[in-house]
Amino acid sequence: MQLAEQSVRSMREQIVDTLRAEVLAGAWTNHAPVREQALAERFGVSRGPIRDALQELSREGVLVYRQNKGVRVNTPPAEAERQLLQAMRREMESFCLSQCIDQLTPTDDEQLADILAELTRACDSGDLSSIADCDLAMHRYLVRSASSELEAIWQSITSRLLMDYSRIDRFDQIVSEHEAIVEAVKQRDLKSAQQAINANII
Amino acid sequence: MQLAEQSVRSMREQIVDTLRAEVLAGAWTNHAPVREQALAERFGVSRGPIRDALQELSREGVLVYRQNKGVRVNTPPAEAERQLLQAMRREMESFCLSQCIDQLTPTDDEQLADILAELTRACDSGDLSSIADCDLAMHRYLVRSASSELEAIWQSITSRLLMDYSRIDRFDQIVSEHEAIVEAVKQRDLKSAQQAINANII
DNA sequence: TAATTGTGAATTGTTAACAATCCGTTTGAC
DNA sequence: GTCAAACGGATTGTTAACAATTCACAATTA
Repeated sequence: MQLAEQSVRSMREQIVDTLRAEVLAGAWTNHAPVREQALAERFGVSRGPIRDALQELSREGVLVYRQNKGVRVNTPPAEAERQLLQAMRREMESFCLSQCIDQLTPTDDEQLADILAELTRACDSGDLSSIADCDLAMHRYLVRSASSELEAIWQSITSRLLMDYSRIDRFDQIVSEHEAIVEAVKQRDLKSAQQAINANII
Repeated sequence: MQLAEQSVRSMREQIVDTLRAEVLAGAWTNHAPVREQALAERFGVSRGPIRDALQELSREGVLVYRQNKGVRVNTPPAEAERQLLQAMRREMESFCLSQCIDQLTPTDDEQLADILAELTRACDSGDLSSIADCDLAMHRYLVRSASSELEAIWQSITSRLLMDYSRIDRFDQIVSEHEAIVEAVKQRDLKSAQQAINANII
């Protein structure tokens, strides 16, 4: 038996997750190019894994790659594009809920409750980066429960949407919206859960 | 001045395009793992660029990557998933049409006509791989005209859909469907073009 | 002065060697 | 004979050095 299937994340995955969180939290500008050597030294690896991670984030839409010129932070989508992406995200999450809701176990409920608890904590302390992390983690959990196959598409849609997300207000509203989601899921009430999800994706 | 912006494709892009076409044409099985060394020798490069290409195709859904075990050809999506992907593809292409149709030039019309001509030739000779290529090329052209940003998402949706596409019948129907698209676009008739696109994505 | 051309440091792209891991096979204990 | 540990070839992951390209800036020319 293998009890830590996902905890053995590859170097690349760790770097990808770290960098994505930072970029989406607005910690980087898109004016300066990202230098591979600097990141390599920071993570204590050679440029190889760094290049892998940057390539993945480019494909995901967080960064933009240009031949022989490295990568930069992507710019937020135009308004029309943003609306399309949001519609697709809603459609996707609604679908994933319908697929997974009847197969969720009490363990899943606990996991979701844990994420919610951490989100609440993050909102209390006003840690934007952590708020974004927890928000995404909950949605990702539901998507992945339905289909790990769809997770990559979901991620690339969400990343692009979050590019213009850096300012969050209404911390309390975020918490209550996610409480509604967790509660509806716990009740295995598909309609309510979908409604709650749709209300949360604005 | 720079007259060949896109024609200077990087080694990685070339490899990615070649491998994707082969996999989607059904030339590979998903039983045998893909060996990096063999591909490196075939393309006359070292394993580095090959790994980059395989990673990109994995992210795109054509291949599946597993830590320390390399990649395999992905399996077709489950039926419910396929329907979701198809709905998303329709939504996306409809949107892209609405965005780009009024900005297309006669040059674009020619390009589309060229693709159509090659598609017709491919259908006549029954070359499945080439048919798939041309089919995708036309749709991709319209998506890219609207937003290069969305192209990556479109590609990852389409790649997954095409996994169970290996058998094509009704060659003549494919041609006539694409003729309808090109004609409607040429007339700048959004409604008809969207209808034609929707009829083609089945 | 404005535009152009060298020039060299900085950066990305590629390679080949090395390290870590996997997997089928053999070996050995019981 | 069965099972598990150990070995070894094959494969993937990582590294550091090298090649190719870009970019900023100085030198040159009109």
